[in-house]
Amino acid sequence: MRVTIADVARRARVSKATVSRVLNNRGEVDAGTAVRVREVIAATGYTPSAGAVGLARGRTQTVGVLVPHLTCPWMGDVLQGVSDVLEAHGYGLLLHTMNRGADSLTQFTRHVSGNAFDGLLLVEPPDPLSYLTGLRESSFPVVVVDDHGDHPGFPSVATSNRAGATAAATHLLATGRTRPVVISGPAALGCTRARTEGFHTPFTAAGHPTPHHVEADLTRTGGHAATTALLAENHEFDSVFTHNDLTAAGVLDALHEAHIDVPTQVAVIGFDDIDLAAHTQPPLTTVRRPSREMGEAAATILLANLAGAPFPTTPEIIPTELIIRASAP
Amino acid sequence: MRVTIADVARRARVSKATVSRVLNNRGEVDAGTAVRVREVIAATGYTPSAGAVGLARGRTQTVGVLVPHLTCPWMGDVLQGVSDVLEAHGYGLLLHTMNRGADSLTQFTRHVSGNAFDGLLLVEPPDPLSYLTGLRESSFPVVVVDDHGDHPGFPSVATSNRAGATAAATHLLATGRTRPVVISGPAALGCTRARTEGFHTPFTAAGHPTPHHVEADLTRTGGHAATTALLAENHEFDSVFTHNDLTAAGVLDALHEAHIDVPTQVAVIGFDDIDLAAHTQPPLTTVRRPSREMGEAAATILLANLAGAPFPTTPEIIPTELIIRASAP
DNA sequence: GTGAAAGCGCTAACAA
DNA sequence: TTGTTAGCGCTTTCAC
Repeated sequence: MRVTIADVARRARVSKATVSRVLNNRGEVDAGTAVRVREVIAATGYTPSAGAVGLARGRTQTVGVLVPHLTCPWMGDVLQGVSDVLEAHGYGLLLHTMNRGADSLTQFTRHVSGNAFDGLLLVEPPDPLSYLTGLRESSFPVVVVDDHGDHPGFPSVATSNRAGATAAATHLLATGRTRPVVISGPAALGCTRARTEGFHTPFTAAGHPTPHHVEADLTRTGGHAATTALLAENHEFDSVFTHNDLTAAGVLDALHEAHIDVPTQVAVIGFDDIDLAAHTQPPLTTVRRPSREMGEAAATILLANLAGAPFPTTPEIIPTELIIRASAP
Repeated sequence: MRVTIADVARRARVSKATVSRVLNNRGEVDAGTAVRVREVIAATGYTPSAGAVGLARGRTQTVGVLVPHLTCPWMGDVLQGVSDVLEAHGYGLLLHTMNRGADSLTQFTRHVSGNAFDGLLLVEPPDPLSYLTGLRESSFPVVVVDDHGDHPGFPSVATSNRAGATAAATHLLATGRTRPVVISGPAALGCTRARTEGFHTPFTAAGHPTPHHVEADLTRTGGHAATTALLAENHEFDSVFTHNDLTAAGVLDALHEAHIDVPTQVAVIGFDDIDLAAHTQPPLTTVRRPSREMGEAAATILLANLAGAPFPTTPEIIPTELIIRASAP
């Protein structure tokens, strides 16, 4: 049988209340008594039941995290950031996935309304998460890690998509490239616009025409196909900026097949800096998305709120960083 | 204020016990009453408090998962497998990391003894986890996902390291390679021995000498260094088998620098099949480690045990699969 | 400084 | 079939 607070109380010849006081470091306990209680605790190996404490206090010391799925390259980084911060503050992390679709979500909402956690971290929630509106109204503490800026009304953490793209463009210009192509995902995404516009700025500012722009699947094959098409139509370009690294890898493939040298003939810059980026041939220059730092920031904001602080009213922006490798030195 | 079971009971003019019966589908309720209760539940949007249920039942419907850290390439896959199974069975997943060292572990053990979860999944626990022995004795349900076979005494899920390595060797032999080099991690690891011996078998069986064997850091630079050393000492080889993909990528780098063609002059086979493997130049032939399936299996075994089934007495082995790509066609 | 007692929201005997 | 009564293990007034 588990040892409970009552057992400790009995063996220390005090009441449960006193044990509780010692446990929670309430000052109002006689030093001698406290020592005696602590000895019994040590001797019995007593640990308070998380569930019972939660029930009595109305707080579970647990944060829920909802991610679309666990298999994309940067998700681990985000989670690690979240986990480190939560752990450091003594909070547990209850992980939920939407991998199984609507079913997952039902389960998740049950956990939410079942008070299984004190606050919520939403990582890259897919756009039409209608049920989120319900959450917002309930004033349940939620922080969104959202690159797309698609969820106004929630406190959020994002990255500097625009500035990152601008840095990429500036670097290309500085290294003598003037005819870039931009390969982006669907224009509807918030981050697409930010990255595209951010990239345009330095070029137009320098008097160059607006860079050529192509939409594609943000996958390796998407990048490959888009590049092949560009080559087929004899579009002239001396550099490519893609909205993620996988796409850039596809671009490298296509250029390689066409015997176009990277970076002498065409420079390539990606976005994200996933593991793969350092391992392409040639290694990929890319705009690092600070996934881990975003996770840390989101967790920090949420915990601050649980501790009584108000949420910040504007998104917290973690800056990107241009990682220069051989594909665009 | 939250709506509680008492509220529902009052509005449905029954006792809390009856509401509880309806909630848990105990048959012994009058159909009419049940309908009435359900209506009130729907109308009020009542959801049972997870904590209270847990306290009353003595079970939290939650499983703890302890991973070394979240940033290694296949961890996401394992977790996705675990998460899918747990979710499908209505279990929550409490995630813990050992990223912050001893501190993490303390926190974790507090959660364990605090009864925060019903069972535990240990993913690749680093070798000397002394506190695990305490766990084993406590007969708390634990399943280990462990490639190394280093934790006897726990029910575990592993992969067929030996068979996978044998498959790699057989493939090399079948394609005319007779002088391979094996690059492994420290010999102390269980999986090192299995993979090394598994690889040797077909060669010695076919009358070839035991393959040359080198120990290295299982990193990209480790693979690079080992290969460079081999070349420097003029060791002759027509193929390389590494114990993970990152190392294989380093081997490819070194061969590339030495202007040795892959696969015509030297074939390369890795292990794991992480994302990177499909993206090296040339793409890497590798032994796929079924991470996701291992996660699923571990979760399934644990849940079965929580449901009353005994643990299997031998490790569950999920087979590897040889993925043939251009580095060893 | 300490204890008694009343919850927190639910489940589970035991009666009726 | 249903209600009553105890808990589950802890926190927290409120007296003393």
